[in-house]
Amino acid sequence: MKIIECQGCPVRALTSFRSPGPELLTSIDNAKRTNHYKKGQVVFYEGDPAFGLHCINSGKVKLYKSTSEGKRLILRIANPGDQLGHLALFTDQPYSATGEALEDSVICFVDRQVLPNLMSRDSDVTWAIIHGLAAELALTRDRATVIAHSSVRERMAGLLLQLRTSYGQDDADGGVRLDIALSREDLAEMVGTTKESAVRVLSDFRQEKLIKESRRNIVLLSPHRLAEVAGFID
Amino acid sequence: MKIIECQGCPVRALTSFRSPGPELLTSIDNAKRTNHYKKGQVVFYEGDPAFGLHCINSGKVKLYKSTSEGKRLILRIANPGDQLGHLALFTDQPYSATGEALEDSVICFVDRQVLPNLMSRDSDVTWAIIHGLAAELALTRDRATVIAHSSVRERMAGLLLQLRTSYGQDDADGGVRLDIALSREDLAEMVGTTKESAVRVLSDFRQEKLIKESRRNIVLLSPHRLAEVAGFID
DNA sequence: GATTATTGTTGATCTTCGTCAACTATGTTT
DNA sequence: AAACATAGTTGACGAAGATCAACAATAATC
Repeated sequence: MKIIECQGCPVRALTSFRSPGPELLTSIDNAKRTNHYKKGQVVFYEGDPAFGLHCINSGKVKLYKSTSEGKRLILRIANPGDQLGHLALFTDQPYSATGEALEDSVICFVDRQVLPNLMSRDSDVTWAIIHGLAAELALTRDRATVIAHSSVRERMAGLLLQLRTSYGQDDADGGVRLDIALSREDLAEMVGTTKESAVRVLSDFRQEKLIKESRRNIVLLSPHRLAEVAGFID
Repeated sequence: MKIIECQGCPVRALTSFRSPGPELLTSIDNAKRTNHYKKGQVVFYEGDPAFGLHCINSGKVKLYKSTSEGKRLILRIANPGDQLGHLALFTDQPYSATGEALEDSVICFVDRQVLPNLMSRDSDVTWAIIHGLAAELALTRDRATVIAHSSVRERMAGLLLQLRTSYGQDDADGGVRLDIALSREDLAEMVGTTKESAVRVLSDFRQEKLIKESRRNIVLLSPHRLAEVAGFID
């Protein structure tokens, strides 16, 4: 199976490998495999040992933790250019979460061996990694606080607005279409509730004309009012 | 006011400044102030711009986020040797949480200016920082998951066990004393609930002989049964 | 197109928790 | 010691949400 070379990779500019020159990029290529995953396939399992970095070329991966009773919290959705596995590598622990393809995806796997050399020879790589970890920590702290103290209704409104920044497409009739296919269960797991509660809240939103649905997408009809519901305003 | 010099600092071995030599340590000293805080004093406020790193010499600092309605989630308790502020510095954002002295504390403030030089001249500093960020991210992900899907009772049992690893002192009569003074409100904010619920759960634990209280400390009478309550066993 | 999975929806019910309010205990201050 | 503040406790109540169960709608498969 042929690998996708870093050199011409269109999403490399979004990764922590944006700065290295041709020589270092080749060293990455030599420690790399390119894998194809179908929707629903697991890229790595929580608890498994980590041997490298997963670099998303195309598709989307949901990253989640499971409790002993099988309840899940989706920590984030990784998009093309996002990298997964830093945390396990730098703490020398097994994966702390499971990565599962949300759509058919192409993902490069880079052996951890190359990282120390890469980081010592190009400090921009190091900075990008630090920045990424810090930013994700900030977001995760926020999520924990919100989950602890806001209602499902508020959290769901907040989630929709957050999805807007990554997947929002201006729609014909003034709304904003969320260009990502998420099941009710996915949405539930993103706000930390059950499928049923997610259904009910979204059904409320629909009745209140805050959203509508077309095909497999949610369309935000009034981001402003959603922001009020989320508690971002007032 | 005299500063505490890094050279002889007894807690430096616990910080990300454990590896630098005398020369670099002096450069830190030159960008440093040593501050004294009384219990309850705020070291930095969520939302304020960050100009450097807070390095705890003695005492304890609780780090928390507040919601718009004034509810708090204590993210962690920082002990001597812990450093606060990395996140704000590396994301170039204001503080994402408030730091408040839980006891009278001595805390050195290091200007951010020295960090780039320090990190480029001693890669161990960089690694220590990365490791610290990754470890905290792992913990925070876990907290978010637990808050989303476990009951207050389970979370409180888990918290007590977690406190044991940092503050547990074997007690005369076979119990484990938690050598830290936390109010009901603190405990509540650590598990993400209200003072009243925390009181009730702890009162249950007392009746079930899982804990007892002596002076301002909680004593764990049966860590094993607490682990069952927390869902760590079974 | 019929059959079978999967996903979405709704209702009924029960548990957990947050909220409000009163009250007690324990220190602190003057 | 009296007065006051702070922290802890308990009860009553209601709202939010989890759970269980049945069923509808949609998609996938043969």
